[in-house]
Amino acid sequence: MKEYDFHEIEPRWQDRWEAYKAYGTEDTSEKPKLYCLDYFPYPSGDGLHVGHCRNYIPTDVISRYYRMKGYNVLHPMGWDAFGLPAENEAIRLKKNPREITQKNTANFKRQLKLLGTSYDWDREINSSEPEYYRWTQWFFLLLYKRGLAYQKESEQWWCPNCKTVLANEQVIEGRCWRCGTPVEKKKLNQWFFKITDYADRLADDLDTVDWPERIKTMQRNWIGKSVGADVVFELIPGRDGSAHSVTVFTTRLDTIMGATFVVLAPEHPLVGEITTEAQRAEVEAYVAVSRGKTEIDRLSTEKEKTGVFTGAFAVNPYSGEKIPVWIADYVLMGYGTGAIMAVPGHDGRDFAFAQKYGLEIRQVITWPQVSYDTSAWQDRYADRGTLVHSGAFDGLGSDAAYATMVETGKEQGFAQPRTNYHMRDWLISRQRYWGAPIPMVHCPVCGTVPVPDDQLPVLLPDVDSYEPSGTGESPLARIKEWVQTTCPVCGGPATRETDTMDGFACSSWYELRYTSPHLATAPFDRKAVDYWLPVDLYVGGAEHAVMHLLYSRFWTKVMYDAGLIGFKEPFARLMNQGMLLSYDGQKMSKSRHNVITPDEVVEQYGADTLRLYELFMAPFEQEVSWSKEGISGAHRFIKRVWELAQRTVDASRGGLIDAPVPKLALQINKLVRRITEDIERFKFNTAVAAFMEYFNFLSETVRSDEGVLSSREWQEAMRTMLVVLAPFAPHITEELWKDYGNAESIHRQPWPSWDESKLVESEIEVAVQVNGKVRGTMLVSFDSSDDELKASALAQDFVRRYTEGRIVKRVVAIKGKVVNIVVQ
RNA sequence: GCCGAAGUGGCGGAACUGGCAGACGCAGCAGACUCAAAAUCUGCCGGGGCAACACCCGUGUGGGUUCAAUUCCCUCCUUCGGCACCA
Repeated sequence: MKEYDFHEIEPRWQDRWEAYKAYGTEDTSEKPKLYCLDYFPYPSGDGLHVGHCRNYIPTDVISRYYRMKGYNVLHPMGWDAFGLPAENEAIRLKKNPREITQKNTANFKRQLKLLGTSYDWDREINSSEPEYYRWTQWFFLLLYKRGLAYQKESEQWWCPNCKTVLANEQVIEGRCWRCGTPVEKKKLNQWFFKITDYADRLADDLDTVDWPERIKTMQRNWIGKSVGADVVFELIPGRDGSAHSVTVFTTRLDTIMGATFVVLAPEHPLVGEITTEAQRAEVEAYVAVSRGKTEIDRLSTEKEKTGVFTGAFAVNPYSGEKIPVWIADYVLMGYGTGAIMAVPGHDGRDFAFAQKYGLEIRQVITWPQVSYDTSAWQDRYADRGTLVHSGAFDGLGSDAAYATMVETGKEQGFAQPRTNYHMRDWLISRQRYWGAPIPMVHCPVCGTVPVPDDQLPVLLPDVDSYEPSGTGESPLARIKEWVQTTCPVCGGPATRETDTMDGFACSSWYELRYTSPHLATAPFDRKAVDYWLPVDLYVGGAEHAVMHLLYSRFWTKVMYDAGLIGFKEPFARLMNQGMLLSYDGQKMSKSRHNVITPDEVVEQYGADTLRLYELFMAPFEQEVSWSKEGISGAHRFIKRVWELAQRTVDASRGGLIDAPVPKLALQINKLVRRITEDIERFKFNTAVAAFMEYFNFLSETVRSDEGVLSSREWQEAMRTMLVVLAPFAPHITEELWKDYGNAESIHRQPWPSWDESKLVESEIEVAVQVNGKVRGTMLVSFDSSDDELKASALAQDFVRRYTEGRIVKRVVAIKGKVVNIVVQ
């Protein structure tokens, strides 16, 4: 018998598939289409580990399955190649990041091929190539022209390790999302995308996509819509007679009669102007301390609120009451107006603050059967209720009071309805070299002007040194000959914008590029996009829930508004694979020395075994640990398939016979149905189990009668099994298919259907319960009626034991499942 | 604190829409083959109990609904993930 030599078989078929472009996509087709996409991978120098394969293997199974089902499948791959790690490695090795990136992408591609994946490599893209980033820049200009890109000087998150700013989404618990370094604040002039303009649509359209509820919730929370009002408080003029006012944002205007002080964020621009001389030293010291705190410090001081009185007083526009103005770092400059009216009677944070500093706590809302106690906070004090101590508004409900107050405020010009979002605008500038240059020019005469479309791309200059300065200035700023340019408007001397774009810009439109990856005249071909998009199935880890997935949804909506595309959501269905931990239960990482690479596993067991094992180990979406022993089960199975299939080939040489094989028709039809259903439900683990069960059945059958191997029915069933196994284990099935004498690839075989009539067994086993406890089973005809079931159940010896001398109160029969006898 | 997901053998997990809990695999034990080992094959494999059978217990906890609950409802506990002074 021929040996199972996966070292020889797998590379041979991989080369052949590549040479024959076996998995090419048709540009147009009568077939139904399926766009199956993996997250845009960043080609890191470490290469792939087996955890990454948990993404690529299932999408490959899906793609292969749908091709066999007669779909035109787009299953592409490319590289999100701009980014810090390549740049940092390049600096360390004193090389160009372009070289590093080329080396890394080649390695990724080699590893993906090693797994037997079926990507259409003719559509490979690379976001760091000018043919690609030219269009990323083009989109920047599109946003600019639509008023969605602007420059603003402000305090921003700064990662001192990466030496660049970060967007809000990219700071996780006060640390840089990429390297984990605590972030700092830096005041810089930066480019932003106005994603907040789309906040409502980004929240609402989540209802239209088939995504995990978890991800949708995270996005909704991140967007964080809150409806309220801006209210203007005039300040009592200081000695210099200057007139100031402060605007606060509140969602609880109904509680304004309980506002006993106003709080400004320490960074609030008014702080310096309104602070009285007596308070100045104290206020300045406080501002200095809170500026010096990292975000982590601020979070950790959560329990104890601190603040300082400014000496200034504000006037409640609804009551004319004079209340003190404080500063405190529990008020954030970045949200709302950076100032609040404090209602300690009905807000837990204000309550804690007021208690600490002896400020008045006043009840202005009542609820039936709730007594109010100013010495201890209760969460229900924040509930809506009926107004008291609120003058003319007394007796109104919260909602009615709110509406009346907004009206009054609007008429008199001191209040305005307003909606705020937790989400901030997307900070897009980066002070690093390895990214797409922002295509803008600063002209002393014309101001900041866009580079005309026909002058794109603004090429990233090739230079020797591009180490980040750390000053908040991009390394490109040091390249004088690149910075010096002419103004596209007046032709005079001008300078280029030196910041590059956040890498998330590149991945905000890449799914469109795959439809027409080599088009030189536009970012994508509208016809191709209309045909392929939206992506039918998008698969990746959950870590990009509010970064990439929010950004690309935003760009899609901008494109839709610009009339470039006809859909509003890029990814119709999203699936997150569970994380694969190492054998020690820890995340795989170089520093923990627990990384398992596909290279070593393929060397030891072959790609088909690796694929089967990764699919089998746990449900797709669930986290699971790698098991060094567990993979041997998958390998044993693969070897059993080989052995039995080879024996079947050998048996066919002696001529075939027409003898029926007991239960085979039932089993093979059951197998086809289970595999089909499991793939469509993403239940790869039970699909693999079904193959194993089927093989256990075959082994037993052969053991009892070797003769079945030469029967036509067995031979046919073996072929069908190989066909449905092909998406899971593409190499071994291709090899066996060839050994069966087929010239065409197994991966071009049509997906088999199953015969429902073959799934019916003539005799089935039914459990018999007495008082809900199983006491035995009985064999009955599959079409027995309820009455027949009841009668034969009552006739069983093991039932009589329980019924004798007792009253049978009730008998419940469930066809094909169970009979339950209830006795007294 | 808030939001979300999940708790099933020694381990990974299975169980359609309430109908025989533990499929499939790993590990373990026993046996076959072998001088031996590996590989392979066969059998056993939740706990208690018994000579054996019967039987009892068992899906995080406690309760409920039902002829019947891993599945539905309520309570609590634990773990993981997300957000975290958002006014």
